[in-house]
Amino acid sequence: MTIESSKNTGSSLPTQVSPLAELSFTEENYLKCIYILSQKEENVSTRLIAKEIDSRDSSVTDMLKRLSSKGAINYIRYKGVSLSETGYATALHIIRKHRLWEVFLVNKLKFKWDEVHEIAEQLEHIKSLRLVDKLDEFLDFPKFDPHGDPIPDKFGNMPDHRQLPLQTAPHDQLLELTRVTNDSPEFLRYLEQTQLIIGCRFSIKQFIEFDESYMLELSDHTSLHISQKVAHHILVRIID
Amino acid sequence: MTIESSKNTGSSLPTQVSPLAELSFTEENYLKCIYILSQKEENVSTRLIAKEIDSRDSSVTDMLKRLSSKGAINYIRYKGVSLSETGYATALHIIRKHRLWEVFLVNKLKFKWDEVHEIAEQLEHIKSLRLVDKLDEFLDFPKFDPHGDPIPDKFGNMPDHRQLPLQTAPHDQLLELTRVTNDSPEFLRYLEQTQLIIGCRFSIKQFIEFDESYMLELSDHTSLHISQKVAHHILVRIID
DNA sequence: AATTATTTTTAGACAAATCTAATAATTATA
DNA sequence: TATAATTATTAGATTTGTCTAAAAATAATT
Repeated sequence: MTIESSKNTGSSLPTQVSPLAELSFTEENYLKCIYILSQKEENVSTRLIAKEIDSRDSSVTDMLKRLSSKGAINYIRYKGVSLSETGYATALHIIRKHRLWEVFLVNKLKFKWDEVHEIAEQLEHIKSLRLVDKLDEFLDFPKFDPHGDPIPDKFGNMPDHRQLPLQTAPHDQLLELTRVTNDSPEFLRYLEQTQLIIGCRFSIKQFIEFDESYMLELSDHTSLHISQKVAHHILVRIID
Repeated sequence: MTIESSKNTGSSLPTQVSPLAELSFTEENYLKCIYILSQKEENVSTRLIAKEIDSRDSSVTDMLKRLSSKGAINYIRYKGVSLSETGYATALHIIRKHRLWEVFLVNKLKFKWDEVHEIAEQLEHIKSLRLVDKLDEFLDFPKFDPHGDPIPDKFGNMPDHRQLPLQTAPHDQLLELTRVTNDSPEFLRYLEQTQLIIGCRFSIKQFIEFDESYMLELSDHTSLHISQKVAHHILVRIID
């Protein structure tokens, strides 16, 4: 998952709009993808979607026409797309389901955080509004999933997270790791191995300009050196 | 669901065979359907499958060819079909998932027993062997689902149920309602309303030949009159 | 055994979701 | 601004799962 756009952060959304019920798995995946890409830029290009979905541009064009005809997106030929109000509500609902199921898999079934993404990709498409709300209640209304991704509530409100990318965080101040923005098992296993898990605390000691890597100091006073690539997938909260 | 064929009852199955992983939802539904119909007759006809799946005979023929080419069924033109060893293992695995999810929905999420079938129809297709086994463990290895249907264990063994259709049960003897073989919400709600729920006890007082209905006496000494149609969807265990 | 009725299969068509190859629009560059 | 490079769209084909209508096989009945 990627970072929620700042305009949505911790505020209530225009969402009393109900999610579309009659979409196929594939259509839902496209909407989710457009939602995620929309956080970086206003209008999403065909090409970008194709890369993310791992299909051909022409396939994407076909799908965009279909989603447009169903009113899920605003699509103008050659101009890219954005989500309509219903499309937005639908995407958010799928993301809500995905993240709730991840919490279930980790907290209840004792999966490890690097194992749940693939299964949640399937579970997120199960259709039943009551199921989602009952699951939410069963899990005690979690606000974040095992990777620190915020879980929208049933009205589409995102929890307040006050987090920022590691690169923009101040040095020599205590930070809490709140979120990782890459769900690949390889990345997550690496983090676990180095003790960089959600909730851990550390401070930035040095930025090495040559390779844009960082030297951190963990709460047990050991230091840790992380690459630019790793740093760019970490979000933190300043402890004050 | 329908009654498991007597030859399988409470015995270990030929199933160290692993379920087929690369099947579509539709293909899986066909296998489940063939499994259920196979309990009544050795070779299942195209026509019967079509009626159960609610599609046309020609569609079924097409699908049978496909499933045959994947080795899931034994199919001879004009002669009906039976499950192959892998097909059998696959069907059983789907049924295991369906019933485990039903237990989850009722026991953990507090759904009522008449609400879970539709959702479980979706959840049964989620693909992850580890998920199923972890769910099984989380639920404490249940042997029966909320409708009393037996849940095969990870090796395909059905639990011993020692149950028999109400029609063949002795009169004036204490019986326990162990299973209902119709999952429609209407039927289940009717049963609940009349206190006829899994685990309840009663004895048969009279069989009324005219309409093949039954007069029962519940454990609180009230009597209850049930139609032939209801009686035919109830299985019981003799309390001795 | 011949005819009728039923069941099953084939042939051909269609929608969803994808692809390749060719064309059109937009953007970047000389 | 003309040309090249990039991006997006169309046209036409393929696969899955379905359908209708027609033909073939099997079963039932006279």
